[in-house]
Amino acid sequence: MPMDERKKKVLQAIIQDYIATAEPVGSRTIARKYDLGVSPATIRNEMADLEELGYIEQPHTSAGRIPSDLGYRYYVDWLMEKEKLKPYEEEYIHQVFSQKMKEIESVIKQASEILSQISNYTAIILGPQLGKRTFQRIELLPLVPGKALMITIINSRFVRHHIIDIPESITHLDLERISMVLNDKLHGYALEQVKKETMKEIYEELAHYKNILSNILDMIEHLNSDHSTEKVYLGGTLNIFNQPEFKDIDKVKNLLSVLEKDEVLVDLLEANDTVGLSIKIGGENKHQGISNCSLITSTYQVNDEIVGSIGILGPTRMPYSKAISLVECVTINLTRALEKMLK
Amino acid sequence: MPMDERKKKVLQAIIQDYIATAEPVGSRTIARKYDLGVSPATIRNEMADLEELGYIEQPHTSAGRIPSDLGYRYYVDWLMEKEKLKPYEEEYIHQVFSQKMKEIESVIKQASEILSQISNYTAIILGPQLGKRTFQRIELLPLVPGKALMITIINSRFVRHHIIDIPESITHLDLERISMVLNDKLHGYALEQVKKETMKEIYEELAHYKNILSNILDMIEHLNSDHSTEKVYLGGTLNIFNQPEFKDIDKVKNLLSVLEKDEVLVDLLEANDTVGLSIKIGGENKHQGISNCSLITSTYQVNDEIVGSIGILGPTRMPYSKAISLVECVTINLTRALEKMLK
DNA sequence: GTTAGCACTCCTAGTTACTGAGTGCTAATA
DNA sequence: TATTAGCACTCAGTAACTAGGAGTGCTAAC
Repeated sequence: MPMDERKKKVLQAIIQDYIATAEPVGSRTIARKYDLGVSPATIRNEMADLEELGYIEQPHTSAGRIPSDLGYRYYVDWLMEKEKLKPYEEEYIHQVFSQKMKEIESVIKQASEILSQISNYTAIILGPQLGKRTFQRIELLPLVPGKALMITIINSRFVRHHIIDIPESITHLDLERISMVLNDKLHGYALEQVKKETMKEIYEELAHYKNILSNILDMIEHLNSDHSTEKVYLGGTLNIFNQPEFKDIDKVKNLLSVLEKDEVLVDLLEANDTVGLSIKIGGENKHQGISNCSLITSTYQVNDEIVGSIGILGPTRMPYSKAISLVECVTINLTRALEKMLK
Repeated sequence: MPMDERKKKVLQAIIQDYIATAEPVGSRTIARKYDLGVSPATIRNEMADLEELGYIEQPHTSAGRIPSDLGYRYYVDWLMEKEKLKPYEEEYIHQVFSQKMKEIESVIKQASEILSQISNYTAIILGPQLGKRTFQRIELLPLVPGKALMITIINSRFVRHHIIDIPESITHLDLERISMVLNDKLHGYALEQVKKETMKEIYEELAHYKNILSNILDMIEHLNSDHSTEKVYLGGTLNIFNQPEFKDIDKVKNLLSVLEKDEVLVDLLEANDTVGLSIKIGGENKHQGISNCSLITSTYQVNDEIVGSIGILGPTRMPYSKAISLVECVTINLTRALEKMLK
């Protein structure tokens, strides 16, 4: 059974109405509110077909129909009309991003703020993750006797500091010497590529400082497995409380416990290896904890390199068109802001 | 009307039972479960008295009694018997804290983890905040042309880094010179005490670098108002979902939105200027969003200086005795761990 | 001072009946 | 042949009622 014009119109009407009202949609409603020029009975027939095709379903007999994941998918792919953001919204976003900010982190936080505010859903942002993380500089500063501060600068942007134990006998000059060697050997190397060989070289050159060295090298290894550049930012977590589909406390709990786990979020956001926009509807999402949610994400980039994703997570019953425009708009502004900043 | 022995026993029984069951407690229940040697009728009379005294209340006629905030207060102050932690719990806490950790932050996170895990409530920890924050060191490192990394070490422990704009013409040596002067002028000064005068001196000495200086000094001012050393750590936020008093979605929402606001949490934790343990029951808490919660906090210290608070937040119907033991135990372990670390 | 007895209150759960929205089917219609 | 009107049927939701039970306060007897 093919999807003729009228079926499409009926499906579109059902989805639009359901998105707007969150109530199952009946044939009479459609006949009344959407001008299809046919009677409820005809629409009922079409609906029976649509149900058979899997695009809509009935919560129970004698209720109207609600869209299935498949229905939303069809809608998003074929039926949806693009809906632009309101001029004032666009203006607002633009204005917020043109504030001068120094820290990458603040820009990202801004973005998540805006996304959640305008969409009224939860914003998820995967912080900038640079493909190759190369050492730019390592600095060792004495703190108090027995402790030193190790500062590692990665990609001339990401700064990490760690406190390390050192023997009390180590002097300021020793530290300088060590950091010189480290810089010499590691500068420009990718974090992942620091080979045993290089390590050995360092060990040999600094044989004298064996005992402190192990601490430092441990830390470097640790950096490697440190995914804190993959930091996840959330915004508007409590917005779900406003959604009628989350009036059940267990559902809220489920969703919130998914949002609590950073690994899961990273997983969700990284799932779309596509460049640009990605829409995952309900069960299309890997994680079953959000099988009644849709996730609209977009990758953002700096210098033509993809560095992260931003997205909004809401119920499957979501005004997709507007949400997409929003994500697109924020992506553009975010990318622009970051590029200006990192240039 | 005075509180005679029997009244106390009845009150204690009511509170214990209510804490255990979360159901209003009737006279018959008490007569049966707690061995007071009197009939329900007598207990009813006592209960009427206790109600008049404000220690218990009735949700409605023909329901049992539940403790009021005042009742809990009386219980905590006079009736409660100390309940030790289970040996294995104490053992567990001790063991977790004896893992070697380098970062203050990890220790704090551990503590919040443990608190929430064992109590099944929400843990709130106010990160180490040192009374006087004095400059120990300022370091300026070139990043890319036009940008430098400014590292500020406060109290030889807290490290902050910021990226600042500098004119492209500034060289490595210039930065060294600047940081030398800054260190010279600021070392040992409290953040709050950097006076106009000192600033002026710096300006004079570095007149040559006027334009970059303003950026740096801005940053220093910013540091001053930066309360991120006052960071709040939360653990087990979702535990409230397990509490029967939070089966109502609006209550959950309310509580979670309180927990979302760091300022509020700081406020709550700093409210107790007392040293050591503090118990705030229901309405005793400043913030009305948690007027059906109790907050048990304790200050922790390092080198005899109070540096923060830890606490657990649960419903007023809380096993106070055990919660107190828990908070005390974690405080001791935390303090010990920090002292060992900062020594 | 304590207690048994009793009438009274009020929440809760279950039953019943009713309503209304919505369907699917059938037969009539264009 | 596609559309539509009509109708019987289904079922969630709601309201009204009932019975049961837990608990109280009061009174009078012990």
